[in-house]
Amino acid sequence: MADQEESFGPLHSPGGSESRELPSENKNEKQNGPTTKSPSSQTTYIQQGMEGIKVYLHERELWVKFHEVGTEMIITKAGRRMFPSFKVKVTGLNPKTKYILLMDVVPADDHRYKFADNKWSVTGKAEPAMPGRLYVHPDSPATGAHWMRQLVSFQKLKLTNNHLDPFGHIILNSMHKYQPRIHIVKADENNGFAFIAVTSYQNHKITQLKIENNPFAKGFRGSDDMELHRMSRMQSTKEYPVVPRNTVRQRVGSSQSPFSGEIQGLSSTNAISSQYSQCDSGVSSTSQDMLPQSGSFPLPHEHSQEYHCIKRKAEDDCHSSEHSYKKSYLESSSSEDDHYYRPVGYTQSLSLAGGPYRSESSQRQACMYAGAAQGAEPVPSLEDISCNTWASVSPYGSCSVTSMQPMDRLPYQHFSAHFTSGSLVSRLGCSPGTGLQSPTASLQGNEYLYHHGIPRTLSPHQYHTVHSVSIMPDWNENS
DNA sequence: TCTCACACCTC
DNA sequence: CGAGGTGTGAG
Repeated sequence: MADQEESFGPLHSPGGSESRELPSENKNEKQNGPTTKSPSSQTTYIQQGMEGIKVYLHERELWVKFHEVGTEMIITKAGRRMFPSFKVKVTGLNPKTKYILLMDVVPADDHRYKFADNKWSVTGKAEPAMPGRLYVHPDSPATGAHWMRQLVSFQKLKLTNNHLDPFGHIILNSMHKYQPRIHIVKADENNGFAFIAVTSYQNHKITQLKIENNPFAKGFRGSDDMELHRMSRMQSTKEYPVVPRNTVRQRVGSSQSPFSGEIQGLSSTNAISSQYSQCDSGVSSTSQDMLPQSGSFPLPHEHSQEYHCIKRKAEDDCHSSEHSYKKSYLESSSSEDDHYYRPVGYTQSLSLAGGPYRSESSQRQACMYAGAAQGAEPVPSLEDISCNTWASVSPYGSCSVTSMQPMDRLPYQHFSAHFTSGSLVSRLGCSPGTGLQSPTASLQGNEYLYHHGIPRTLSPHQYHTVHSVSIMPDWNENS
């Protein structure tokens, strides 16, 4: 590790950053320290504890070497690992705070490429983006001390071209350009709530709480005893309890559109930008870059995202995972719901990151497919990551740290979570028992990531996914 | 282009 | 050894 210091490219630094359009590479170098601060109005701000976070890409030289030629990554139906693998060194985290590290891969542009005459060129428009999936590092959640102790490796992450992939691998389109990003999410113990899905309430106390607090169950308020008895009777008999039914529909139904109602929302987004280094050191921030665009993208797409988590196994450099089991969760939510829950500020804060290139319809479709594929999966479950803060980093170029505040509403749409390893709850959740993760949080986070993490302006495209071997892109535009 | 079987490696 | 990752070449 130490020896590699030089091979690490700083990914991010605290401080706001100015928005930029240049390739991260160029800009990054220029901006190492905190640069401009973003307007507070932008909601961009540095969250407490996130200011000093820095992420360094391991073996940056190797990435550069590939980058100069036009990096390509094979994608197969079964899933293929990336090489170079993504490994980073993280510093500046609060040793005691828990964080979730995850990675996603977003479209670098909306073009389709071809390799001819020994060079890459645009051939047309990109295929609709796949549902965004997130790869949650197997060690998540873990303390800052844990993450900083050694390199954080994402080498187990796999890329696939199977739109119906049931393994939680990141789905990409061949001959399209993508950019990998790493996100650091500060676990928020306050958002860590878990729940047990049921088709009818098992605990009368819960039924009572629902009636007392859910406005749609007002009709059952009143003389409790009577009501309770009635309720319990109905439940036991499997009848269709009016109240429960609604409730059930909402909650349980969540299997499909999960927590739409329950989730908390994203918060106003706050993003911190950090700096990244593209190839060298600098990193630039993205957050701001992204934020500014607020407004540009009205909305969130409905993509489903997945969290993929693999169980860790000690090995290699760092954290890696091995066995695993996965859970997948798919949700589909109606756009109405989305609307309903979407925080006001949400739209504004969203930005592009991959957004621009995705269409809702396509997203949905993807979701559907995913759902089908996942149907086979054993136990779909939803997990969520509760968090307030995100930091996203991409190898080449950009790193951003964003923070989110808990919201009351939920903001989100569908996401699906895939975990290869233990339950997220334990992993992501902060506190078992009562709190765990609610899908909501994760969702939010995801969206957030998607929108903010990125870089459209930022960085250069990192690589092309190709099915077969090949070649080199013209990185000129970027670098 | 993509898929698949397969030899070769690493762990 | 077996499991699993990788690139290759045939189809």
